[in-house]
Amino acid sequence: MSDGGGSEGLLFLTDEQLSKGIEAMFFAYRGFTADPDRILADQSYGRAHHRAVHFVSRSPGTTVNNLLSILGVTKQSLNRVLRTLIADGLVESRVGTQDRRERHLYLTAAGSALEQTLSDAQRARMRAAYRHAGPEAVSGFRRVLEAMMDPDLKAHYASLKERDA
Amino acid sequence: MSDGGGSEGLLFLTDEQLSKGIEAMFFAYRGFTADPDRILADQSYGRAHHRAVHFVSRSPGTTVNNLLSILGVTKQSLNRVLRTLIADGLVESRVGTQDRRERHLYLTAAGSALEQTLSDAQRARMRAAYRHAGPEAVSGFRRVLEAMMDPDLKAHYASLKERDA
DNA sequence: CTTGGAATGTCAACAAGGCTGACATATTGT
DNA sequence: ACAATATGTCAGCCTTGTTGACATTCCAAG
Repeated sequence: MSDGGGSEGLLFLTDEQLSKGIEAMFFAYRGFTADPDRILADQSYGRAHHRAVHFVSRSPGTTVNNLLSILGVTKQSLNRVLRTLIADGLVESRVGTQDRRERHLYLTAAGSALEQTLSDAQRARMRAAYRHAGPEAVSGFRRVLEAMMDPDLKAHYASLKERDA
Repeated sequence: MSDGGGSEGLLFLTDEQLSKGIEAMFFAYRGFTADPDRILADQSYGRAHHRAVHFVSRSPGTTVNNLLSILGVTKQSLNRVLRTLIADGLVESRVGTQDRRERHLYLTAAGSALEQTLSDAQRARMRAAYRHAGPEAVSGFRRVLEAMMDPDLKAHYASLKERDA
């Protein structure tokens, strides 16, 4: 009762507090995806396309297999998405030079433009939330999220570049 | 570049930092849903059933309309889920006393048991993440998530009871 | 050089869980 | 009486996930 969300000493975590955390994740994730979803609703793309474009943008030249393990879907699922993106000229698939079985994925100019549009919207919300919550909240936010990840996914997360960290 | 994730003064938010935040949400949400998903994989239920059961558990006696606006799905979608839950004896639907058009939803003993199983798994992960990140991180986590919600959803979030806050 | 395994692509079929539109029913309030 | 509300239901569609099977291409080991 007393030190509910307090900040000193040990954590006394009631089920209520944990439930609120669970619900915070649920409602926040809705907001998190709302803007890109709205943008993509017009076009013939969905959230799966957004994810693919996002991670190709973040790791240009990544292989299909790497993308598969990041996204955690089957190759058939990813392939359906990639096929349309490649057909529409948003993603380019280049045969590997060392290992020519591999395909390396890159965004085209048009792909980058779409990614930019989606990221701008999503980053704007993230920026507003960060500003509203303050710098210390941001670092806490990141630490809790990182502790919530499965270890293998956390490795993928950690390997994404963060130029100024 | 210099004060990347620092904690004093104004926030200088680079696109890189914001992208890391976006990816943190993505990977963390996967971890967040992983345990309940695993439990439900055996049964003929999915994440949609989990959500319904969760919010009925948190607000016993809630109406269908209220649940609809919390979950943000169509009544057809929710009804498909509720129908199976009621048929399987996990949820009980009672006609309203004041307004007999309304249906008030309650978990049965079996429903509570399932909810408990799912919540225990999800809370265990949340608890571990909280413990790992520390008390100050927890309050920052909550504040950023709350700032990320759409206003109408935040209202629903805020109205959920938190007995010790 | 042949062959096994790895990486990729593709086809088919299916399921969960969203959606829209249309319509039925009961109930309430004007 | 009538309009609006709350709910349920049917039919059909879309996205995005799944499994299973199979073809192709290529690397690497024997």
